[in-house]
Amino acid sequence: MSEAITTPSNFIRNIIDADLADGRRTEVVTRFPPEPNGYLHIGHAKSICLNFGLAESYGGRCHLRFDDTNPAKEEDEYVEAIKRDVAWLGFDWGDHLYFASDYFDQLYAWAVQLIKDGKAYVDSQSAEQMRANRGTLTEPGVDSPYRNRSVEENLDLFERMKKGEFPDGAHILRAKIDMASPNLNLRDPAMYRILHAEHHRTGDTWCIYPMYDFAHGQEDSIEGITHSICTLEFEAHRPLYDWFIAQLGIHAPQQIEFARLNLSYTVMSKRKLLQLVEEGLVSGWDDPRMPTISGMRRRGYPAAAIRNFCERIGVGKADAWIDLSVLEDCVREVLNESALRRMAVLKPLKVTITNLPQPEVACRGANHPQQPERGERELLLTREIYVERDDFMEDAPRKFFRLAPGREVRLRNACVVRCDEVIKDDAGEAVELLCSCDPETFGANPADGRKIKGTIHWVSAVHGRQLPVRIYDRLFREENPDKAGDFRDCLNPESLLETRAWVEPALLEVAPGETVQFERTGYFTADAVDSKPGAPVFNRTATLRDSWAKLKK
RNA sequence: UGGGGCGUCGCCAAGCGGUAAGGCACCGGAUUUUGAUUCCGGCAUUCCCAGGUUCGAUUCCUGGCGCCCCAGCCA
Repeated sequence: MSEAITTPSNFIRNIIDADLADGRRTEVVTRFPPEPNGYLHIGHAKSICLNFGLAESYGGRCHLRFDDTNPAKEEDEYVEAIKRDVAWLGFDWGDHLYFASDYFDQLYAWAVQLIKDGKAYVDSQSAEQMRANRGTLTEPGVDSPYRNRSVEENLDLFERMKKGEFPDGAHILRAKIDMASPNLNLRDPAMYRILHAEHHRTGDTWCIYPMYDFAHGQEDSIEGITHSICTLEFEAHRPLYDWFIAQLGIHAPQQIEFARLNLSYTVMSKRKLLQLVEEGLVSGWDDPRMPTISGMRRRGYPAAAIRNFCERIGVGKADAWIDLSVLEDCVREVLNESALRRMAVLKPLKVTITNLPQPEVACRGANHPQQPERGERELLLTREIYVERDDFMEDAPRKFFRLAPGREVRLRNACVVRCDEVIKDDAGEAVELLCSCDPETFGANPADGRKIKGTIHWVSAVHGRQLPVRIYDRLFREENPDKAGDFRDCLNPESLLETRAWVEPALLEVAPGETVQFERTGYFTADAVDSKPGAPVFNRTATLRDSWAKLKK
C-alpha cells in the first residue's frame, strides 16, 4: 500500500470543507497580498504557503496582489524582490498578478457612490481633532462638526481633493457609520486621504489615495476571492470590510484570520528589519542572518525546507512562538539528502605523518555515503595535513574519541594514525602533531581487531587550499528580542565570524548557491554574490547535530 | 471599567460527546570510516481553573483566571 501524503488538518481547511460541502462556495480562490514596502520574511512564507497551498489542494487559484495604497513607503525594488521570492519558494500565480493601484478608478467610483448614498462625508478636522473626538476604549467618540455636510458639498469637496486643490491633511473622506461603536474601527474610519506623493506605478495621476481599510476588502471582491486569509490583528476590521461590501452590494469574500508566526531569536516586523538594513547592522535585506526569504536563500536554506517548515508549524489562532530548532531541523532534513560530502578544516592544526609509505597516497571518498550512485572523488593523503584543532586534546577524558598523546584515530577516507609527539610553541600551545600511520588500515580495519572509536576529517597541506568562510549564528541572543527594550541591544556580537578554512580541492568547484556538507562540521553554501569561478566563498548554512558538544556540558 | 480573539506535554499541534495523533526538543539503546544520518524505545490517567449537563466532556453550559489585538490621515 502506498503511503498517503496527508496535509495536516487545520481550522481553515475545516471552514473551507464546510463551505464547499454546503454549497456556500463552489471554488477556492485565495490571494497573497503583500505591501511592497520591504522584503518578504519567513512569516510571509507561512502566509504564502498557506494561501498557495490551499488553492493548490482545492484545485483553485491564488493571486499575487500588491497592496500599494501608500505611495510614501512603496517601491518597485520591493515588488521585484517579492515576485522573485514567491517564485523561488515554488509558487506560481500564473496570470493572476494584480495591484491595488489597478483598482484606483473603481475605488474612487465606489467612494463617490457612498457619498451619494449619504454613507460617507468629507471631514475637515485636523488629525489631532479627529483623534481627540474618536473617544477612547471606554468612552464613545464625538461626531465631527462636518459630519452632516450635504451630499452636494461632499461631492464637490471630494472632487476638489482629487483635483489637487488642497494640501495634504486639509480634508479627509470618512465613512459615516457610528462614532459610538464599541469597535473603534467603526467610528467613522478614514477612506481617502490627500497625499501629494509620487506613486511607484501611477506616478502623479493621483493625489488622494484609499486607506487600506477602504481598499482591501473591495480588492478581494473584485478578484472574486472566496477565502480572504489574513492575520489576527485584522479581526476587528472584519465588520468594517463587511460593511463596505454590504453598502456597495458586491461579491463578499470570507475573511479568516490566523496567528502570525513568531520565531525565537529573531524579529519579524518589517519596520525592525528595515532598521537593521538602514543602520548597517546587517549587510542588506539578503544578509544570511536575516529572517528574510532572500537572506535564507543566500544562507543556503532550500525552498523545500521552508515549505516543510510552514507545513510543520501548523495554522491556528493561538499566539505561537516557534523554536528556531524546528526550522533548523527542516533545513538539515533536506540538506542531509541533497548535499555532497566534502572535507574542510576550519581551525587547522598541522599533523605530520612520519611514516607515510609514499609522498602521497591516493584515497577515495564517497560523495554521499548513503547514496553510492553519486560516486566518489579522489583524495591525496600527504605527509603533512591539517586536522581540526578541536580534534586534539592534550589531556583528554576517557570518552574523547579523537587525537591525544598516544591515542589512535581514523583519518576519514584514509588510514589510522597514532599521535606520537606534540610540538608546542613558547606559550605551550600545540602547533604540530607527529603521528605514525598504520599502512594496513587504508580501506580496512586494523588486522589485529582493535577498535578505532573516532574518525576525524583532514585536508592535505599540499593539495588543499584556503578559502574564505563565514560562520553565521543567530542574529540575536534573546529568545524574544522585542521584549528586551531596544531590540538592537540584544544583537549577537558573534552572529558572524569571518575566517578561512583549509579545503579539499573538490571544494574549489562548488557553484554559487550550491550547498555541500563539510563532514562532521555542517552544511556550507557557496555565496551567490561573493563567490568567483574557482574561488567560492562559503556561508555556513547550518551545523550538524553535535552530541559530543552536548556531552561536554 | 468598551470591543474582538485565544488558552491541549518545554515549543508547535490534531481532536468537533466515547475514553489524549504527530513534529521539534529532551532521555535511553542499536548500527556507523561523519560523536552525522538511520533505526528502535521512553516522554500529558490528562486537556487554564471551578461548578453544571450527561452513562460518559478536552469536546456542551455557567462562572472565574490568564494572555494577545484595537484609540495611524500605516498595512
